[in-house]
Amino acid sequence: MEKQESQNSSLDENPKPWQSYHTVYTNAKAGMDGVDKEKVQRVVYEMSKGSKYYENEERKEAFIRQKIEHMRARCAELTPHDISHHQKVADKRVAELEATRDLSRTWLHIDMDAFYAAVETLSNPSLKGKPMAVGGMSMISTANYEARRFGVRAAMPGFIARKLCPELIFVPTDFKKYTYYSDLTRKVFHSYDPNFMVTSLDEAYLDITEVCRERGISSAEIAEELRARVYKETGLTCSAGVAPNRLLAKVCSDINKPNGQFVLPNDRMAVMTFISSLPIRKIGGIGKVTEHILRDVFGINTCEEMLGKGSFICVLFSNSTADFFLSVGLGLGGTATPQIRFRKSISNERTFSATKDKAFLYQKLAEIADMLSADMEREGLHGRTLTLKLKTASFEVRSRAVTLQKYICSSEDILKHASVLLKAELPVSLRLIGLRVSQFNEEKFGAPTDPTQKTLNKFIMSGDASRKNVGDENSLGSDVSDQHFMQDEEISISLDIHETSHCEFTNPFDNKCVPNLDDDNHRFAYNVGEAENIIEPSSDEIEEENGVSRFLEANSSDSQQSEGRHHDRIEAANTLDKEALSSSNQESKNFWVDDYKCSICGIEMPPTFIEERQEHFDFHLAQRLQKEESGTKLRTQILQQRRFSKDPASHGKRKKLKLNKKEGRYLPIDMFFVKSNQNF
DNA sequence: GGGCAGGTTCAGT
DNA sequence: TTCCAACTGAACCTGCCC
Repeated sequence: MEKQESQNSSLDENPKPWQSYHTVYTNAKAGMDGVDKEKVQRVVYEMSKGSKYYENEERKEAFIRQKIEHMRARCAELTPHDISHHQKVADKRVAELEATRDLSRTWLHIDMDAFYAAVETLSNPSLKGKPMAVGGMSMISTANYEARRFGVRAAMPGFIARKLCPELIFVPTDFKKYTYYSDLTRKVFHSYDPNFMVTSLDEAYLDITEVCRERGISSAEIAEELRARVYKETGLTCSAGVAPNRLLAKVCSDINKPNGQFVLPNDRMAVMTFISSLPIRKIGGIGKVTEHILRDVFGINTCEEMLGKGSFICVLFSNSTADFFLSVGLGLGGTATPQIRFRKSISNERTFSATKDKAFLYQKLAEIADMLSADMEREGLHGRTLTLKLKTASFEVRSRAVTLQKYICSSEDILKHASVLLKAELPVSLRLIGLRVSQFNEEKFGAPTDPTQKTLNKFIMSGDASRKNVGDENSLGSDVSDQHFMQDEEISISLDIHETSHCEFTNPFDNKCVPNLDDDNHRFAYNVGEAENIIEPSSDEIEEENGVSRFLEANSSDSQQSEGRHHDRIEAANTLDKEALSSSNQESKNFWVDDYKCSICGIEMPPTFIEERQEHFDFHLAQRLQKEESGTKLRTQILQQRRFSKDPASHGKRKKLKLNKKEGRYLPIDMFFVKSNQNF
C-alpha cells in the first residue's frame, strides 16, 4: 500500500517516467531520422517496467549514477594548483599524440546496408517495401529501413518491436545465406586491397592508398566504383566512408547511409573541423555508459570537447583510457594494417526459461559442452582455461573460471570441469549458461605445446613486447607516468560495502550517534597515517564470525573447497541478516528524505534498492569521515559502536578502498573509475 | 615487482 | 501467445605466489 502511494506520488511529480529509462533504442541510427523518439521510449518503458530485466537495468543505472557522483566529487576537490599541473601533463600528452598523426594513408570503411534483412529480401522479393526484421520474439538481429521508421532496430526484443510495428514481418536468421553473400563482397574487396580487414560479415576496412596511387584516381572514385561492383556481384547496396584513419572512416560510412558515401580529406584542418561537432557516441568504443559518464561528469558532448577537459581526463582515467579520449579529440585512429590476429577464445551459450532445476541445468550444461567441443574440434583448438558464464533469473551475470594443467577439447573433459564450477554455484535459478575456452594450445601456429613455454612463445608471436598501443598501432615511447600517480601509488585495502548500520540517528553523520563500524572482518582505514593500522580480525574473532562468515562467499575456489560448510553458513547468516536488515531499514529512513531522496546530495533511489542505498550511505559516510580532522578519534568511536550485517541477497562482492597517497585519503575503487575496455 | 589466474565490465555486430 | 541473444575481444581490477 505504501509502495503504491509512493509510486503514485512519483508519477504525479514525473508524468513521463519513461524519459528517465535510458535505452539505446532511441539513439540516432541510419534510417531512423523521422522516428517519434518519445513514442518509442514510452513503448519500450511500458513493455519493460516491472520486469526482472527492467529492475536489473535500474540497478545498473543507479550504479552508474553513483559512479558519476564519485567522479564529480573528485573533480570538485581539485585545487587550482592540481588542475594547472594536470593541464600541463595533458598538454604534453596531446603534443605527443599529435606528433603521431599520419595523413599519408587513405582508409575505406564499407558497411553493407541492413545486411541480413537485405539478403532475406533478395531471396524473397515479396518482402520488399514491407517492414521486416530478422530474428525472433526474444531478439532481432536487424531490421530493414521500412521497419526502422517505426523505431524498430537491431538488438531490440521482438515483442517490443511488434508493439512498435504490429505489421512487422519476422524472418528467422540464416547464416549460411549471409556467409555466401559476404564471401561475394569479400572477393570484390580483395581486388582493391588484398590485406583488407574484416570486422564482421557485413563490414570491412580497406587501405586504398596504393590503388588510388596506381590508378591515379581519387578515393571518392574508388569508393563509388567499389560500391557499384558490390551491387553488381550481389544485388546488395552498401555505404562507404573514406578518411585518413579507420576510426574516422567508420564514422564517415554512417553519414550517408544507406547506399551513399562520405569522404573526409587527408588534411588536418578538415579532420579537426569534422571532429569539432562530432558527438562522442559516434566513435567506436564509446558506448552508452562511457557517453553517460563523459557527459554528466565533464559536460563533454563532442569529440573536440575532450581536449578542453584534458586535465580532468588525465586525473580520473587510466593511462590508456586517457590516451584514447585525447586521440578522439584529435581525430586520430589506426592507420597501419595490423598483423594477422588469431582467435583468442571460443564460446557457446544458451538462454532458456529461468529455472533452478538441477537436472535441467546439468542437462543444458552437457548440451553446451557438446556444442563447444564440436566447434573446437572443427577449428582444431585445444584450450586450458574454461570459463562458466551464468545469468541468474534476475539478469545478474556471473562468471567462474578454472585453468587446467592440460589442454582440453573433448566434450567429456569440458563437461567434467564445467560441472565442478556449476556445482559450486547451486542452488541458483538461472536463465543462461555459457562456456568459454581460452588459452589455446598454439601448436597449430608452430609453437610448443608445453604451457610453461607459452610466455616466450607469446613474446615471439607478438613482436615487440614492450610496445604500447594507442588506438591500435601508434607507438608512443614517451614517459607520462607522472600523470598516473594514482595507479602507481595505490595501496589496496578492502571494505565490504554491503554492511547494514544498526545505529539509530537523526542526522546520519552526527558524531553523537555514529554508525557502528566495528566489523571484525572488514579492514578499514581513513588516513594515510593509518595505512599500517588496518584492523585485522583475530583468529578467535574469525572463528566466532565463521557462523555468519562473510569470508565464505568471497570467491569460487573457496566455495568449492568448503562447499559442505557453505550451505550451513549461509543459513546461519541469513537468519542474523534478516534481523539486522529490519533494524537498519528503520534507521535509514532518516537518511532518505521521504524514503526516496538522499538528504545529503539529493540523489533519488527507491526503497527497493536496499543494497544500492546502503552503498550510497557508505559513500557519504566515508566522505564525512575523510573530512573529519579528528579522524582517529571518530574512528575509535565508530569502531566501538558499529555492527555490520549483510544483505543475504547480495553476492559478496568485496568493494575496495584505495589509498591515494597524493590526496592522503582512501577512496572506493569506483571513484577512480579505471576504465576497462578493449578500445582504450 | 612481475606474472598468472579469476573476475567484471564495456563494446560491437 | 511469445516477454531482452550469441559470440568475441579486450582492458584492467584484485589476490596470490615466487
